[in-house]
Amino acid sequence: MQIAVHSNQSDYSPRQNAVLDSALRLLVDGGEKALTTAGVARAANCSKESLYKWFGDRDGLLSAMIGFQASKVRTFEAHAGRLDAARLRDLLVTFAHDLLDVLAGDVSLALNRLAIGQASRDGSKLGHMLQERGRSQIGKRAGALLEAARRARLVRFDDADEAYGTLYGLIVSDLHLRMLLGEPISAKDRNFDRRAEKAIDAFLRLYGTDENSAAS
Amino acid sequence: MQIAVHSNQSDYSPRQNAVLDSALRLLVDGGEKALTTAGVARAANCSKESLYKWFGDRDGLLSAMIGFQASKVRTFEAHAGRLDAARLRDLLVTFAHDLLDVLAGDVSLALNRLAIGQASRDGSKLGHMLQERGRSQIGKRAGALLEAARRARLVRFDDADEAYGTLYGLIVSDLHLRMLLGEPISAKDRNFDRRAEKAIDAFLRLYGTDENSAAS
DNA sequence: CACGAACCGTACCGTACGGTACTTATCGAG
DNA sequence: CTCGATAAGTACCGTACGGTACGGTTCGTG
Repeated sequence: MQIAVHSNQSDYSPRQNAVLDSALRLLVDGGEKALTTAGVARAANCSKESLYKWFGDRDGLLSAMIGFQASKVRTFEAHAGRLDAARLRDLLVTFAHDLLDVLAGDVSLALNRLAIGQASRDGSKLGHMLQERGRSQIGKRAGALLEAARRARLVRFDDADEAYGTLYGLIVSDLHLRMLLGEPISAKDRNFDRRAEKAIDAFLRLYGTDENSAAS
Repeated sequence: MQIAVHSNQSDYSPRQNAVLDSALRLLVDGGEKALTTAGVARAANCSKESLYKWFGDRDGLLSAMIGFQASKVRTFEAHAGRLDAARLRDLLVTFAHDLLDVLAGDVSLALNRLAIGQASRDGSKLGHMLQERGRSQIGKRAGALLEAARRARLVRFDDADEAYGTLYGLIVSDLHLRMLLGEPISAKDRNFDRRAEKAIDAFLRLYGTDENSAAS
């Protein structure tokens, strides 16, 4: 655990990281409109000139913010021991819960809103970054888990991507979109424990090889 | 078919509808940044003063655009005849395909991007409108279908919302989000026929009462 | 024809933002 | 102590946008 993965580490100095932190807070609180260069400079007690020196322009700042946030959300890779049906279920439920926690995080929501808002202008550069550094990372974790489960003959599927897509859909459904749209989420939908278990239950009923793995 | 549902009809004159059409085209082509009042006026050959007289302000224009688009996407309610397993499957597959078509439409994508981008500023007013006039309409159609299927003892579930959530997740997965982010969608993911069938297949395996309904 | 309503085109105003330049202050190296 | 680098703070510039005002034109109505 706590593997020294420097691949997606932030490439900036502590001071610059602090600035990025302020910028993220600003974005979370006020949306993209509040994220002005003057506002960031004021919130971070730095000069606009430094912002431009460090990040080039506003888009550079946005990219740096995404990279910085991605470097903070580290994906745990605790994956030791042999897989049996019960353990697989536990790991999947944990994955589902982690996924929901990440997607529901206010910083994640704010950055996704930002990237979606800019998707039409910048050729979806920010969208690619988010996808590459965010979903794709957590997707690898699920993919590895699913592969291990298949090798252990606990699940059966032909196309790993398709299986992961099903897993994702069962877990998230349209909750992410509704959160992105700012809809108030009901208490029931906020119950990630139950949601994760329900989703994994359904997933194992679809893909599990052993009826025990789907027993409630 | 073609029922005269005036409930979600557009409340504007033909001329104003034409203006809204131009505005939607502008939004689709250039994103929110391109949707300036001057730009809309120029594209629609009308004056800015008329825009403000008709729609109040920029937000009023955005709301009107959403209402206008919702009034165009009419949900077919062809639901006659008795349900059997095969017909239910057909109807569900059709629903899934329609849902994917709607979500993948460029106008829908542009409006969703717009609403998501404004979610932090305006108290998600636009998000609510989209949700109310869009998803909730198509959700009713699916809900009615699922209820009918349950009465016909073709499917079994306790919570209709939960069943619909599962159905939605199986159909859409994260495809909508990826499209919103501007990610290029692979040819495989664009194969809505196959995707719809796979999703309904899985759904019926989860909720169907008869094994025949899940037979491939 | 005369009148008024609706509306187009354009000019205009205030403001806010991205980006740049300049001045001042801190601080480590020689 | 001096020098140079880094960066804060501020003032500034150009532009673009939301919103308003006004002159001119069309068109329906009496």
